[in-house]
Amino acid sequence: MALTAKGRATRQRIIEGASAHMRTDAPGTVTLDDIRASTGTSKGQLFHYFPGGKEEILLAVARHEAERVIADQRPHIDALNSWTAWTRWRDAVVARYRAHGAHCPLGNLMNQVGSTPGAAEVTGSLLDRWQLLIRQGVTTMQSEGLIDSGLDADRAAAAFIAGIQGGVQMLRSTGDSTYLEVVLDILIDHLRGRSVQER
Amino acid sequence: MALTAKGRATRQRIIEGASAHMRTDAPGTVTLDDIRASTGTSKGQLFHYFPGGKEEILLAVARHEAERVIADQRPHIDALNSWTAWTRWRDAVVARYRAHGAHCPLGNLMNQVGSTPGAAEVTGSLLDRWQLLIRQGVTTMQSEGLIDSGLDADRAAAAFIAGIQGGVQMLRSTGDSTYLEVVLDILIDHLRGRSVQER
DNA sequence: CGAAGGTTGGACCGCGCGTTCCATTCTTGC
DNA sequence: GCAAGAATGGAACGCGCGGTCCAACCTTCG
Repeated sequence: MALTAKGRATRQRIIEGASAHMRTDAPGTVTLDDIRASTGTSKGQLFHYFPGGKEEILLAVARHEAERVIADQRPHIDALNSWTAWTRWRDAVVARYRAHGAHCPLGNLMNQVGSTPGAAEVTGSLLDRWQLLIRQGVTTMQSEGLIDSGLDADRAAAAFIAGIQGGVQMLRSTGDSTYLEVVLDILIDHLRGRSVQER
Repeated sequence: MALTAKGRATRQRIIEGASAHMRTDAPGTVTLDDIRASTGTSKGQLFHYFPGGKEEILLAVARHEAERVIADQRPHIDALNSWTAWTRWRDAVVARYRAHGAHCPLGNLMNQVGSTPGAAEVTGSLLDRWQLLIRQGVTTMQSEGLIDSGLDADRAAAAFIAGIQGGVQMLRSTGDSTYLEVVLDILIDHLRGRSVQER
């Protein structure tokens, strides 16, 4: 008997409560007392369910957030098989990050965890999955003859990842979503094989 | 008599010593003792020259680093008036960040200062100057007929900023500079008005 | 029903680190 | 050369916060 139903529920409450706290107006640097307060738990429970302490909690929350990053792009990112699908996906990404405004929960978390192996694993895994989905969209378009088959799908997907990361970062620091929109538009037009102006 | 020559030298030593420390293998989160140790000063001096304490020091160092960001792109970024100039600039940017590897001193600093007004001022001012320089490069090329005059220089410059930020972030978290290279190549090709493959 | 063990609450500890303070030594201007 | 004030060193403080511990509950199962 290592974890009863009640225990599992509490553990989940901690993760989701902390996750919700990250969307608050002032997440800044989170303390265990913040988490305790926003989840209605005690220090004892925090360490009972996460023996690894703060880092283990933050990583669990980060994994939870990473799931949402991909989930929020569904269903569009799973079927990038037409130009309208790409546009809708672009809009979903922009909308997602505009909604969060200056708060990128995952970004905040990763800042606090620092550069531990666990942190690298979480970001790495997310970015890999993300890039793979985009890459699949590109190859799908290629197999249907909608994108020049000479285009390097890996490089294109890498550029999207970089562009999105940078666009979001600019949104975080300036509050302006234009950067994200512009870079996505240009990258999609690059897939189309022609410049924005010739649209 | 508010600051003698000796005093000015010490103040400068603090900034440059701390700046050097940020390029060390393990900057992580910097403490005042780190700065004290790597600058050969005492706590007294730190607060004597920076009454605002840690934040004031970090902001001064950040301003110092921000200067270097632009300086490291010189002279290329000042004369983006031919395609070879753009290529050389691209190479300079890639080389600069590859040299720093996973350590982006400025990024590290800004993480630690958090989101104070002073921090926003430093990043905002740097990004504005940076974007302006790129924008000037675009308009220069346009006035010489090397870039389609219908292209929106502001949007193009914004995309470069976002792309660079994202590329650097990917370099920081994966150690791979490909992201930065790819996104810069695509954006420059976008300026050329044709896709990479047709090169 | 009663023991075993999971669950909960909160008092307590220790330490890292920013900050303060003051005594001592150097500089400068008259 | 002598005050006034800047520069320097370092001891001491305080507190925020991660982590520990244990006593008191609740749940399960023989």
